[in-house]
Amino acid sequence: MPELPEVETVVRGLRPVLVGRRFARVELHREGLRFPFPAGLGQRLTGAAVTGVERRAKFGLVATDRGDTMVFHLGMSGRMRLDPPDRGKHDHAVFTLDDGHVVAFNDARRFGSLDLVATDALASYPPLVPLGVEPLGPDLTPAYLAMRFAGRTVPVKPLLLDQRIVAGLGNIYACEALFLARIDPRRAAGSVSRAKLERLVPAIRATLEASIAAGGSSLRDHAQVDGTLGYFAHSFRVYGREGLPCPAGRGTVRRIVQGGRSTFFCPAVQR
DNA sequence: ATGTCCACCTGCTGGC
DNA sequence: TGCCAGCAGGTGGACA
Repeated sequence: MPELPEVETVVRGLRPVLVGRRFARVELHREGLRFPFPAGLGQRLTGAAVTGVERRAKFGLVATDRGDTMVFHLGMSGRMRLDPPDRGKHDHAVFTLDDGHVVAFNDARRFGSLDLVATDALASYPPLVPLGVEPLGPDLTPAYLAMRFAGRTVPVKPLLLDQRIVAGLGNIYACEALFLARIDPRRAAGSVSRAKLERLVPAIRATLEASIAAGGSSLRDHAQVDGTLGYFAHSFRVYGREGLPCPAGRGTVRRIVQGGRSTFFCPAVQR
């Protein structure tokens, strides 16, 4: 599920539920996910009040009034279930709030993570340090991409997945943005023309913003903090559409594998 | 440094 | 109802 738009949707869904509330109870149903949970996670959170819920790249940040920030990553299959009607098979961490609401971190594949960091040390928290620019922020510019792509021979598509360059893009939206910008995903990153980079930046933004808008609308159904509805509601132009006609009206969508991941594109449109 | 490949884990789908 | 291969939105580590 989770690329930047899905994490943003989760964060926006959690914020009104969590901010101003205290954790009355924290249950951990295993030792960890991708990494072990930090020592004392439950004790350190229990009784703490949430002061803010933010996103950085694909990380969710839940700040408390005790000087700690809970950092979560949803991996490939992570979801936050709000007031789950049942005990989910993969509800690994369950947070009960002082008003009775419950948030369950559910993650079948367990590629997600959950950590607790001193808020004043967040900037030096190792997983956040190497991250590149936020794609929806002011720092993503054609000049920035030109600088980061210079001399790189890797195809541009896998390089867009490198969180040290653009933080938050994932496999779906990298494919979609390259289609919008009419860039061949196989092209060496360093050889992408300035004109194409000028198209790529707005393509990335438009793709992510459209998806956030779709996810955001699913929040009307306020039990949906997992972004699932928005995910399905979003219609992809090339992702997952191998063999189907290109939405630009010429050619057929192809699927190739780059760096072990599927890339979908239209060779007739993307050069 | 850069590029390439693999591992981590469960669930689902489609073919036989 | 079965079995198996292949696929999935991410990332960190090993290796040349």
